[in-house]
Amino acid sequence: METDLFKSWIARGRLKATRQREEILNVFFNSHGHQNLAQIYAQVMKVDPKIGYTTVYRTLKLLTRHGLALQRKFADGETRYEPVSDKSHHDHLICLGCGKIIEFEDKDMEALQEGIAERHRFKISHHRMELYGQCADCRSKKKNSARKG
Amino acid sequence: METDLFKSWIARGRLKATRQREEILNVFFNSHGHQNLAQIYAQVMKVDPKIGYTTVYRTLKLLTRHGLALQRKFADGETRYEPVSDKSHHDHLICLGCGKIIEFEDKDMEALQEGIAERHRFKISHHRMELYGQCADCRSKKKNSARKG
DNA sequence: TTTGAAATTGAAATCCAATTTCATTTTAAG
DNA sequence: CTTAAAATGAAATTGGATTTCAATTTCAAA
Repeated sequence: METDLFKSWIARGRLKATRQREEILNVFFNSHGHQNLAQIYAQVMKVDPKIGYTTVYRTLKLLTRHGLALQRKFADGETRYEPVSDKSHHDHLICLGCGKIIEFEDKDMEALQEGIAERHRFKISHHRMELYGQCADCRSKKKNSARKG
Repeated sequence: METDLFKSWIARGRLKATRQREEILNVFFNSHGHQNLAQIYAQVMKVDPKIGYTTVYRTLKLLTRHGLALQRKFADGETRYEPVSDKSHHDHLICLGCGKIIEFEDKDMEALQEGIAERHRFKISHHRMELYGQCADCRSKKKNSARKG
């Protein structure tokens, strides 16, 4: 699995290697991201029902502190986590119909943001951007039900 | 004060006109926005210490539902409210040093967002964008203390 | 005006995710 | 091995958001 990642994380953080941490890391890095703690915990439970919720919580927090996980809070208020990878620098399109989350990246957007910041004499360290709306699927569904109803 | 606004809100919402609602609305629309419930409540208290926290909470919620207030959640997780006005369509620059919040609007940005959405066959209903960083003041302060230290 | 149903208020209770506590267990350095 | 420090996990706590409910107030109709 993610053995090397696990080892380097433990080493770099001067942490102790535990079965729990390794299992949680494996589950997390093989998940599709944008999951909340309850969802991650549920997946961990399937692998090892002995692992406590608190441990999952603390492990995700550790991973976040060490840059291996990213915490996201969209408008619904839920705290979600995503595994950090090379392509972690992205924003989100979120469907209000089905909850689908699509990631995107746009260089022009970043350039514009820099320009805005400069105009206000700000130095940006990071940003958050989400576009909320309806995906193609949900829009066509809506049309159909409108036709029927 | 905001007597007309109050009356039209009550009328349009088929609500009852109460002293509490009028006072809360006045305080809220004369505040500078981006305040959390505790802050708004504190201000209301100064005008009328008899008004309960729950009533402030419910009134802000009502105002939000009726489009007179906007709820915002930035990365710090706090729920803030701002009075809705003609220029309510804006995004935010947020200083991580002093907490200063600057509003801005950018048409080019919106156009880009539309383009991105179209590419993913999304229909945007609204968005959220915040740029986090250091304002000019905080950056110059940092430089000075670095010089000293 | 008076009346009374419905709406509103506010203190207290509840909810619920996030976080902490603490007794026990595990890790790993010596 | 031994042992101090770290980690675990169940339970308790926290804190903001929300609901409950008895008492009060509003306002339309009599």
